[in-house]
Amino acid sequence: MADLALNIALTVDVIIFRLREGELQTLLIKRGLAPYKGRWAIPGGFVRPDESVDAAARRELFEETGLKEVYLEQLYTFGEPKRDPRGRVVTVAYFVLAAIAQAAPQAGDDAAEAQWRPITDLPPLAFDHASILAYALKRLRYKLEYTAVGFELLPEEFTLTELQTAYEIILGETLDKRNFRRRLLEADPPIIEETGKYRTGQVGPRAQLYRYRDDAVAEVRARRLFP
Amino acid sequence: MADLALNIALTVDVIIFRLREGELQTLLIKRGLAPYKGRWAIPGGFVRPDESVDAAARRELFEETGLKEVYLEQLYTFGEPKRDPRGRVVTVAYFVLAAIAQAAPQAGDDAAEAQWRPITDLPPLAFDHASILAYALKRLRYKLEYTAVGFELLPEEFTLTELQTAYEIILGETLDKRNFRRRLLEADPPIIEETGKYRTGQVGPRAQLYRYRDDAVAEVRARRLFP
DNA sequence: ACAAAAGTGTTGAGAGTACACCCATGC
DNA sequence: GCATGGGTGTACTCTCAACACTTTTGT
Repeated sequence: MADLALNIALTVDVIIFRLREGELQTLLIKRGLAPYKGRWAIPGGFVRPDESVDAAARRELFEETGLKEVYLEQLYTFGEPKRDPRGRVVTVAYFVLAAIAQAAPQAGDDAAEAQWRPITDLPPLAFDHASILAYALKRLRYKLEYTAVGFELLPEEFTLTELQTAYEIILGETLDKRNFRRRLLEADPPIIEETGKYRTGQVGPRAQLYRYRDDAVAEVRARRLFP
Repeated sequence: MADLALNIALTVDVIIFRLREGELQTLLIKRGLAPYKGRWAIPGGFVRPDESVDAAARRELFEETGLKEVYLEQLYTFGEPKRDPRGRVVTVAYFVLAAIAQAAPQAGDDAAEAQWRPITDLPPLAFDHASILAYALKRLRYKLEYTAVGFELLPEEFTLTELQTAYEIILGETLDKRNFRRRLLEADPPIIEETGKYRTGQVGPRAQLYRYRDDAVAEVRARRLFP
């Protein structure tokens, strides 16, 4: 058995999304070593023999960003033989949603250099990372439409306008304010609840703050193909 | 890099579903070697250094069943350190839908013994295969509700009653005949088309045969969480 | 003749979508 | 006082879901 495994290395790659400055951003690191030295890449690293693959993803995330309590989901395993010029490397990709409040301003010191980039303006990436990132983005948009993962990108307390804006940024389309609010406030079972607090300071009336309910059912029943 | 990889082996496990005898069945093989010697398991094997992970899954499928042209989809990667008592083995699980016509009556000669089992009556399984199978079944049901993968389990030409029965078996609920047919026949863009042929021989009127359109959009737009 | 399966429409309820104005507050 | 943003209701359309009978054919 051991000799069959000898030539395959296992890594994790962690695509980290956050909302900032009105755009959806992802963290990239500049590679300090060959191959692709100096190219931007998705943060990641080797899975250690004694840790689960999920744990490896969380460890890499923490090392790169200091983030711990986040939404993390396994995305896909990429296993083409030639995807890494060094040899046979199979990677398990994950994606992470970092809330605005958590999102570390700077990356950790593991990487030579790190940068948050808007997903609309990405540099050339190392390995097959461009297609991995494209896949992650597709999945994020998809999930956002029929589950409540969007809340993971917001601080614990948020106004309805902030929530709507987050959805609009990610989906790339505008939504109707009244319909949006009605759907959210009249959902049964409820999805969000009032905190009783208000956001003030901005121009205009104060805005009610809400929080996501822990017991919320985070999924809409999909429209079925057949009745 | 090599030493980090040394102790991790990579396998594929392939959950194969088919419809037969009015039930949803999956193929299990009896293990000839320790560990779990004599226990039933999901078919699978090691990924070779020169093949992609997808290719390994297709190769294992072919070796176990002789099947080639099937619907194959990557399911999830299971990477707990202790899931295999021999050492560190990470497995990439796939699921396959075998059409009625294709489904090999017997498994290949790679395994000591193989058996199609209804998913409602499974024996104890080796490793963490019970939970992998449960996950595969959940995903199959889920996909079936909002995509057209169900056609992959049927022969190329089928009657609407056969299609409806297939859905009822997998979902475990009965569907309304008129609503089912209307949705399917009036879908725009169309999903199926008439072959012009009929199924005869059974008691009752002859039944129109249909085929799945290659250009069909296999997905319903999910009901969105927000308008 | 009888049992089994194929095929075919209508209606009522609920969800989805489009749309515009007033008021509070900071500057 | 004016620009910005918060908050609110209604009417129309469309999709969904429930429901029963007639006809054909094999035995």
